[in-house]
Amino acid sequence: MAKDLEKSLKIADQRCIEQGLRLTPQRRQVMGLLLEQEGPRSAYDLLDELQSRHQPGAKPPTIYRALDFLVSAGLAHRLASTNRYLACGHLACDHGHERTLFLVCDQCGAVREATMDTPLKQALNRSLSQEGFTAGTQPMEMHGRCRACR
Amino acid sequence: MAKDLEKSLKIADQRCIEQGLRLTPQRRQVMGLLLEQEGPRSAYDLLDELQSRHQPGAKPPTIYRALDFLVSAGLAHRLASTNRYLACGHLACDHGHERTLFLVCDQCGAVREATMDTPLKQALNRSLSQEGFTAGTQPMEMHGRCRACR
DNA sequence: AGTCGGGCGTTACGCTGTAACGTACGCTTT
DNA sequence: AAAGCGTACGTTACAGCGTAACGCCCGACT
Repeated sequence: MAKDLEKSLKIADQRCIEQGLRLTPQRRQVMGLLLEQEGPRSAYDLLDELQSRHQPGAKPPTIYRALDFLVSAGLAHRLASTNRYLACGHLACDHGHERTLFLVCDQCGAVREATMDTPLKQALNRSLSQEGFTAGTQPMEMHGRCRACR
Repeated sequence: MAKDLEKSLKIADQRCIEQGLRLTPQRRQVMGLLLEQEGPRSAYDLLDELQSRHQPGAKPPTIYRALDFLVSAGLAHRLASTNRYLACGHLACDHGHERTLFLVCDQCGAVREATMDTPLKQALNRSLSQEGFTAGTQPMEMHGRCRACR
């Protein structure tokens, strides 16, 4: 477990270097908190955690800055529909996670980070171009019940 | 314009009667505010509007209760990613708006309520069943740039 | 040495949403 | 008619989410 954590943090270091970004100690701590968690967490949950574990004096802007950085660096995701954050589930793979789809279980809160297959991407792109709409980078989210909770 | 508003409110009345729900004067006023608007509005915007136009003493729970009712009755939608509300764009049509996709322009804020075509629905359903995930009723949202803002 | 920008601390504030309680009113049951 | 019941709504108070704005420090580049 702790091994996986360290390994993931190393990958995060690497990803930042590649992009010319700085994974400062503070940002790394927050990334560590995200990696430890099972599911998505709210910013204030993470703030509490950060305060009790690393930085007693941390204030809201501290956690939001770190999270914004991690999201923009592609190391974490923000679930817009529930105001929650989670580590990217595809840290290791290279395949730039464009067009991922989050499946959010409304019962247990679990989030599955699904990648869209080719036919789905194509059908979606066709619909979008028909509307003249250019998709941004924010992933899509779908709510429902996961396999375990059905 | 005002004609359309009245007509839409009549349809809303009808929809409620069909479902055995009560579109009270207060709820009807809020529905009217939603129908008047160009784009999606925040709950507090609507609260201000409600206060200045109909109910000076209205408080947050007033507007949230009305909005929750309208959403659950299928007369309005909530954009989870931006905390905004808008009247359902398909009030007139019968085709129960399951599987709609909101295209949200990050620049101008406009929202287009697109209906998924059959191939897209199929591709999506296949992906979901593969994951063992059962979709709920909440519509999906996609962010990007609309035709006009490109 | 000067300056420039990024990261961070700190304060203060605004927006979003709800819990919990009480009241009024219409409906059914007795 | 009286009692009981559920829904809508008023009201208070609070919890959670997020950011603007300011200033300091420090490393990099000239």
